[in-house]
Amino acid sequence: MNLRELSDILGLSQTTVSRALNGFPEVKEETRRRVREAAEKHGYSPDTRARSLATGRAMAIGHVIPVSSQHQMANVVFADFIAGAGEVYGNLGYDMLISFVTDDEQEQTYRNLVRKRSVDGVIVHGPVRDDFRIPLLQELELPFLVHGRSSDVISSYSWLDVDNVQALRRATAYLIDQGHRRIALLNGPEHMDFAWRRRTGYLNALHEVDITEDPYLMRDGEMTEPFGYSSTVEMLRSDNPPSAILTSSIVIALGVRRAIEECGRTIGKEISVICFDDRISYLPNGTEEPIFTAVRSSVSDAGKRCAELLIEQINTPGTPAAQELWRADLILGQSTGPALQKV
Amino acid sequence: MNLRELSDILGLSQTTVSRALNGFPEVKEETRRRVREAAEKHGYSPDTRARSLATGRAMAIGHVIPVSSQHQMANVVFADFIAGAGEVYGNLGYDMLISFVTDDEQEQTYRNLVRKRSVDGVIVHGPVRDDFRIPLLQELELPFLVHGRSSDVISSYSWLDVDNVQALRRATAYLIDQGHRRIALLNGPEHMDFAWRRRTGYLNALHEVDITEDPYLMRDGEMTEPFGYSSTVEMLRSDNPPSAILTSSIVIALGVRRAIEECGRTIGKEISVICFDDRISYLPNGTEEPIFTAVRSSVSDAGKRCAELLIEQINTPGTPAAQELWRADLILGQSTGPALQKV
DNA sequence: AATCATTTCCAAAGCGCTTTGAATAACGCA
DNA sequence: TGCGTTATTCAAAGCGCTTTGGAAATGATT
Repeated sequence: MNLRELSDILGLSQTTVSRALNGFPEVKEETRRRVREAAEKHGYSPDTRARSLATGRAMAIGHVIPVSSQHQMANVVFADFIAGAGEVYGNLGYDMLISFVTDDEQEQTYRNLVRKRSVDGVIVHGPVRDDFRIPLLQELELPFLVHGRSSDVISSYSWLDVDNVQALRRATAYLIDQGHRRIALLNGPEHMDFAWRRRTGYLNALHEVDITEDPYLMRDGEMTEPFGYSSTVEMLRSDNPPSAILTSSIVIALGVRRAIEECGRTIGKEISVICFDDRISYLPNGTEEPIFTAVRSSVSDAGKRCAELLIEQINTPGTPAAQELWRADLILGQSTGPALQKV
Repeated sequence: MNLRELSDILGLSQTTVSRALNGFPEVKEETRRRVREAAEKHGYSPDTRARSLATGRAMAIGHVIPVSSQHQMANVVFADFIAGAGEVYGNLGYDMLISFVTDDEQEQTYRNLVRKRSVDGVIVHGPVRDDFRIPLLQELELPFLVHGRSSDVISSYSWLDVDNVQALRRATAYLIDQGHRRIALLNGPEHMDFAWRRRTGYLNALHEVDITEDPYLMRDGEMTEPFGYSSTVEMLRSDNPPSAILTSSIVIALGVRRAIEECGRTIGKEISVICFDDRISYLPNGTEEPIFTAVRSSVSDAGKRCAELLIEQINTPGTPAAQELWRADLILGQSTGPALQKV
């Protein structure tokens, strides 16, 4: 069933039928009702491609996911983020277009998205510190919104980020308040912007109380369980182990826990742990009481909001860049306690 | 830059330019070269929508993800599956269209996909036992491929599945060989087809050696860490605890491990654990030696293969339904050992 | 009844591509 | 030179929609 067939059935022109369905005012209410009913009855919906060819709008948002080191962004948070964004797209009539590409294909992918006019805008995932995608997308004049930020980019662009500096500063300061002095950081890859900021927050807190950081306790890597495990085992076996560990992901924290228990220590007693909790749906941080003390911010909510902001921007060109900085909450769980006195 | 502009520059007709670019034989090689170079130079790619309006092919595959209980399918395996599929789509020039919808919107979403001609086919995720989507898609005549199977559907359709019966039978039999008699199963939701089959495999193995199942030891639920934890705690505290536990996901196994350690038992000694390992990128089952003994099958590979099969089917209509049953390997890790003798 | 403003509807153009059917150019051979 | 082939190229139609500019019908006003 296409528009012509439907208008033939109704004895109306395609113009009128189209306007009726798209809510234009210059069509009689009763006609509109008739048209709507007929469309429903015959199962008519406009062909996406014909429509967007005519309107010039793709009604689709792109997500380009780099799959460089195989598990950089096909990430633990990825699914929840796009589930959040997808909800908004669905409500607003947008499609979600996802491309997984290797690092070297990335630029070409964005250029193609523009040339082929497949999308009206894109969400940029996992920004690194001086991210080439931001100037690229500006040059291409493709509307975009960054989930996160890119430190060294100075031009104005739209982003939504968690205040990672504040979050880690807060978490670290809490541990210091509890008497900890040797605090380790198991971070995500520090060429990523978020990880860099977290490190900064961590260092800020240490320096505020005149603790000099120990490079041995600062590690970054893929955010996997084994990374947390092996790092922790190594540190605990050293001469001067940490009494507390911060992790950039709940997945890392799971590995930390395994290591701690395997080494015969008790989490929350001998060793305190705080993780960054993205509220991943299938890895909830406990049900009632949190397992891990954590700084927490929902990545699914971030996905929703990113989608909203981007679409807003697409619909009202010329608005200033949207920039939102979210605070992460510190929530207390069972994984932290006061530092034991040195014997 | 569009086709007309490009052909104007070249002094050729749109027809010739189009044919040159699309590799038709009736264009001189030298002309083709000229055209290609000009296209490259001026950054021309055909507009996706115009092209697919003309060809009648969307060059896109749909994935409709139900988000019913909020974390049913925005699942732990989801990201890896679509990353695998996405790789194939990219290579073959297809786009990936994802819709997250609530349960009650599902049927309408599929109907709209057809009416609006947005996709050439769909992958069906997370089939339940008597899945309504299969007859629906058959009625709509939209090509589809099911990741998994639907037990009670008898008509022929395309699917790719892991042999879940065999996998759990094998895992259970292994535990029995090790002397275990009280073996628990922490399964996924058993209205899902895969979970049902796993249960069947588990029961088969028990019955083969005349063990009667104990409903107390058979649990199903959301595949989360807390589910594994709370189920295990409860069972271990009972009068007659299991000596081995099977889980349908590595995520559940993480909770099981936490519970076991919290109860002061040792995994692989007092309690053996085997999980189903989907080879999730950010939750690898150890690096060298596997942490958990597991039945293993890569969900990312499954994504790839599903994409290939579906596109094949789209390109050659009238072929018989593709059906592939993959065997899961049993790999030995540190989480299993012989049953301790009863004292 | 005549005039004008509104309301309601429509024909046709255009979005950018592919593809059909036909025209032209190039070539070999009598 | 002239004719039939074959190799190249092209004009135009069509994919299904939106939208411009205008026509017809209706209603209000004199």
